[in-house]
Amino acid sequence: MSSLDRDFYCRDPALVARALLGNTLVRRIGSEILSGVIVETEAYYGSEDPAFRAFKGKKSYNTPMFETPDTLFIYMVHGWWLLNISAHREGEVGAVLIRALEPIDGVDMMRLHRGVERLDALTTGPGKLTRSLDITKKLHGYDLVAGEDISVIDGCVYDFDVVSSYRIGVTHDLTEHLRFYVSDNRFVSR
DNA sequence: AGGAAGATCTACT
DNA sequence: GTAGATCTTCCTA
Repeated sequence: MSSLDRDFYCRDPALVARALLGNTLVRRIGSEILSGVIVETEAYYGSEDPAFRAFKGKKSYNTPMFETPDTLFIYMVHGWWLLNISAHREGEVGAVLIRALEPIDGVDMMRLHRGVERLDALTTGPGKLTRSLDITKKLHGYDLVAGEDISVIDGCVYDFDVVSSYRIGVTHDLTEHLRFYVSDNRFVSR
């Protein structure tokens, strides 16, 4: 069990999105540990991707996308924070959106943050999981590899099949399948 | 000050 | 399952 290293994120965003499935996202809040297995992701590209926040070029709010892979890129949509990890080859631009988790540790803490009881309402969507894990703008630009507050731990807990599809909720999608999720997992959104 | 955003919840057919 | 209202901050004017 070790953190994924920087090289892991220095690849094509679609490859990183695919490879992140089955690894564990760990959030540390004081002595509390909240964690979950990543079961759904989406890849976003740079200026060629009309759905991506970097589409209009480098802006004050999206600098992590243009800089070192493995830093966090967090933004607000419709009142919810969405968690992205900067991932791209040297000199390129891209990121992976974490869309759903399967809860492991700290479920009661997640319920507290989220304000609901139902297990399948905690982390089954990109906005829900950030609220359950207390992920906000505070962590924008955070270094995931060196970090203490949040990290991704290597290691698959079980075998699974990967399914790909078009992205969700995007008004202008690209032609490729850029959403990836674990087959038959109840925590995948929708 | 106003608008936009990749989501979510609720209330229906 | 789908439609519509509402969600909250940041960006841009």
